[in-house]
Amino acid sequence: MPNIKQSKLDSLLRAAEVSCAENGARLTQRRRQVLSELMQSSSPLSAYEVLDLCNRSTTSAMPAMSVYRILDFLEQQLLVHRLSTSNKYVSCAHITCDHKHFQTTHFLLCEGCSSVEEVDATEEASEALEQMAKTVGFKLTTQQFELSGICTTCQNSASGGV
Amino acid sequence: MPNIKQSKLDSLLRAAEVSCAENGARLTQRRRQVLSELMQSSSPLSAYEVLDLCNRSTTSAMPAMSVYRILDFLEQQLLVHRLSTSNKYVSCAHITCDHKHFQTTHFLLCEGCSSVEEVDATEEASEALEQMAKTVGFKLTTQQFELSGICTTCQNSASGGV
DNA sequence: GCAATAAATGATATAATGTATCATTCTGGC
DNA sequence: GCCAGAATGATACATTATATCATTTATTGC
Repeated sequence: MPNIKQSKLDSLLRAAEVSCAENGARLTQRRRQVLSELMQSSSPLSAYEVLDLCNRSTTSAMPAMSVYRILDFLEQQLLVHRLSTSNKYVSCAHITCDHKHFQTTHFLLCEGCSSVEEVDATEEASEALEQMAKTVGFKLTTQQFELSGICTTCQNSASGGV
Repeated sequence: MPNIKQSKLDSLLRAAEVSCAENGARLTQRRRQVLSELMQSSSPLSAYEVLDLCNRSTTSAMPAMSVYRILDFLEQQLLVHRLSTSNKYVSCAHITCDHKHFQTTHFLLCEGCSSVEEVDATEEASEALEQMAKTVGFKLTTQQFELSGICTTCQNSASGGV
């Protein structure tokens, strides 16, 4: 299930902590716990899935409300993203790099294995979408797209799943 | 509230009926009622909003389950579309024309007045998105996008609303 | 027309997702 | 230590959605 090494996880969490500090925010124990579960998951998790995972790994039960609050916080800190097509959450792919979320972000969701790839919009894509909207007078504000498809791995395995 | 004329509504419903018949399906009274409410709404409606409207205009109360079933049916018939970012439904903009849903459809959602514009993907947009996905090995299957923005009307009114 | 069958709807229960609100605990600055 | 504000706990409830079985309505074959 955990698809990343402990050392990688540690370094991600440290980076997240620094990132919060820079914004004058704190990565508390609970927030760290929620973020950690998302980082260790190979696919997006619902709020209640996160809750279950958290409550499995600790003694003191966390209420659902806290998970939603913490997810909101982490989203504001750009440490996690909410996928509105599935009501699930993923940890940001750019926590350890100096990446800034200037451009529109695209999430490529694999229908085979549920994995997610987070990529920046290309100039061409942004341009083309903007132009398309313009033909009916719309001025776009969208910062995030969710596209379904099949990832390389699943394309190469006939079964189509993991 | 009703943003279309009765004559227009009638013609839409007749076209929907024909469309169903061509697929060997029936546009029953209940289905007609649900579709009619969506056609008369200037913005997307949740399943329960549809339910309330239906139960306001008739004596016999419809259960929520029926609304969901009927919305599923209408979606299969391509008479309504479900917006997954908001869990709401809109009637298809192409019921009376010979439009086929060959290409990807984009829904432009106005943040000011909640209106929706349904447009076909341009070649350029489809191409650009496909290309973007390809750089990380994804093969796209998405048939629908939901983009937020500001419509012409709202851009021109300082208040930004209706 | 009428029974047999299939399609559609009703009724009820419950799951999954998300928010409101107030109480309590924790943290940092003084 | 005390205070103010931040964070979390606890509880209730709203919204969205599905499962399941019963009943009604339509269609088909005779």
